[in-house]
Amino acid sequence: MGKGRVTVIDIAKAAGVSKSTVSLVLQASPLVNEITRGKVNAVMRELGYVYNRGAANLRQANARSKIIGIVVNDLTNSFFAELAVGVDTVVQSAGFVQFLSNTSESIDRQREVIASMREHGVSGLIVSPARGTEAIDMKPLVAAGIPVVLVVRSVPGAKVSSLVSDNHAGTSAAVEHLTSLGHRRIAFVGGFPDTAVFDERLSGYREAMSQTKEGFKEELVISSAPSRAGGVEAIGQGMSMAEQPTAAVCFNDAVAFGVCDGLRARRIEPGRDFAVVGFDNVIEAKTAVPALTTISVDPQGIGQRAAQMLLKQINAGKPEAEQAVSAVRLIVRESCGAADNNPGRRLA
Amino acid sequence: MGKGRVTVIDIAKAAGVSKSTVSLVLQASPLVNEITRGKVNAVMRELGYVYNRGAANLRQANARSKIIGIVVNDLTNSFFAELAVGVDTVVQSAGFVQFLSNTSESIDRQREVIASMREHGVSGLIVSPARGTEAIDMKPLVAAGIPVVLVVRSVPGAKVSSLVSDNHAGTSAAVEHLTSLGHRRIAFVGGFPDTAVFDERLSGYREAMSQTKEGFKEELVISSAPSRAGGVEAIGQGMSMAEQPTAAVCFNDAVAFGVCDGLRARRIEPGRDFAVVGFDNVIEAKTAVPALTTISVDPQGIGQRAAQMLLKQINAGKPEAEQAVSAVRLIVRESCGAADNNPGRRLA
DNA sequence: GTTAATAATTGGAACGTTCCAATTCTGTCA
DNA sequence: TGACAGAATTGGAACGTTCCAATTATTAAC
Repeated sequence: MGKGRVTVIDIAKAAGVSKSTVSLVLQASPLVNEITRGKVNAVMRELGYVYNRGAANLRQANARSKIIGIVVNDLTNSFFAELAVGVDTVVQSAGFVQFLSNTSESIDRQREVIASMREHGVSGLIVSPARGTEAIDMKPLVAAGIPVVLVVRSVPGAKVSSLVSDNHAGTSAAVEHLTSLGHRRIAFVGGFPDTAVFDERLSGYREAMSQTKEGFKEELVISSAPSRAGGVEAIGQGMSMAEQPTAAVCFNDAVAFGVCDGLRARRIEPGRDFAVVGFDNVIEAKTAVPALTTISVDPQGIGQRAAQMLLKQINAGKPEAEQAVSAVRLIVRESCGAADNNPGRRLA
Repeated sequence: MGKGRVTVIDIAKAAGVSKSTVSLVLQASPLVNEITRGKVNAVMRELGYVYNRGAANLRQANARSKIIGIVVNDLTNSFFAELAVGVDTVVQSAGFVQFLSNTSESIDRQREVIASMREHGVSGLIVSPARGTEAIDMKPLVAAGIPVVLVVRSVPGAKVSSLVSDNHAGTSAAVEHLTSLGHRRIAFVGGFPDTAVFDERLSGYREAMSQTKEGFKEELVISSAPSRAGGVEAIGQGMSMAEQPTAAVCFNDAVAFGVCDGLRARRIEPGRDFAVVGFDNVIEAKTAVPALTTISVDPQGIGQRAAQMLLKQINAGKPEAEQAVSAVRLIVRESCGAADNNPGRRLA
């Protein structure tokens, strides 16, 4: 037992059949007699046989392995951990396993990781690309016919599938909610203008604003780093305008927390004197004070859906790129002033 | 280019050498002439060669693959996400990749996942076992000579390595801190008595208490589900005692939050009228109100260390089981009343 | 009892790599 | 020039599986 692994040939010998028959049993082929199947299975259990997928995989050059790769840009962000769980559930029930790797936003690391996954023969890839990923980075993958689903961030020009959350609808809903509370000067705060996600979120804001009496005003868009510090700085800028905003739709939750900090520094209480809406619904949003009104994006759902898209492509022969959008929803909490007794009235 | 993958033989043909030479280049062997090496590398780049680890792996039956598996019981818990990141950093720089799977505390799922990983030929496994895992579940792995490092939870009787955090020292430090603040009736709250982690945390509490003037009192140990709801229930029980406790060391942070909820429901303000200490330092601990005093366990560090232990075993021929303990530290925040101006005095 | 059809089984080749032993090439020295 | 050492290269066998075509066993039909 100790020396050498037990192979299909050992099983064949012990069960008194040929290796071909054992192979058929392994694949649950209907060609093999029930009683033979039983015997073979018994012997396999007895000898502690473990299937060698590497070898199998080598033979069937056409059909690919039962591995899918998932690479994320920041696993410490619980958003991506949830996403990975979503992927895992569907992928696992399809008999696949997942390779997971973290790039920490490094494009070099991302290249290495993807190369390594190819060497291991993944049949498909789910990628949340590191910042700065270009269409050309995806090129070798599509050339090799490996299905790819991009999540969260899309890469303009890449001929692969993508699944991003409905950023446009999210900020749009935020604006509508704020106007329904009586706000008219609503700022869009935070984020770097050169990313696709920023464009989409801004465009939702712009569209909703242009349907208000006030209309869209360029001056109310204040970009900054997409961080807490960025939020502080941006709101400082906003509140120094002649005609101050009374509400802010923020690029993400981190910015929104920064905005709250900045407001307090000016003796303005977020949720009471000023309405703040975030984006992402990070875990702290619920427990922060005031609890943050934000846009929730269901990372686990995205993971599941991305996995389904990927499996579909793997099963279809030719990978057919497909663009999808995942719904978002507004979570109303305290920071917009709507959750208290006298919603928004005094803010207008 | 489209049809069939490019193999070592294609490279050999194109470079005018034999496949053996190409193989040597692949392994960076010093036997091959510099200029040949250059040519071969150039051709590989040109034809877009990707190494087939499956095939390589098949041939070298002795040396194992460059894959390590990591299975966790709850990836949505950010603790484990951090742990996975820690593993990833060290494993990746050693040229390995990681399979990651989530068991959601299901022992069946865990069995499947481990089987699947074996089929893929992992060279080692890092496992945070699902509740109820027994030594026998690890048996086939040690029989096959596959190194395993158990993390977070140990499995009594399993002949594999383990790395757990120093639960004993953690609760012990918590008790000492509370007594230094003047507390004498300190309860131990939450957790199910049948787990190893519970035993360790309780024993740290017991030891520290028995060194106080009061001594250890069985009545002050109140177990419950290790959840927020469990905490609420347990503290209710605690506060209905004739002689009420003035402080609680909780099984984990979730319980601690529940204890705070339960106290407030009784008009007792945690951090001012009663001291609460958690365990784990989950991400919300910092932002909660009051900010939670707790024991921090550095999940990323545990991941790194576990990976190092595993690699050591993989590189050594024979896997030598080794038990290790990871240090913890007390993070003092507001919930124990020590962080305000008049620490603890009024509580005694 | 022969033939045809169907069910079940089988040996060998192939997948892409590495290893081994053997071979060829280069230069050096007597 | 021949012999020899060392450097560089090479052809085949092997790893554990699957696939194909071929074979054998079983049953049905006349």
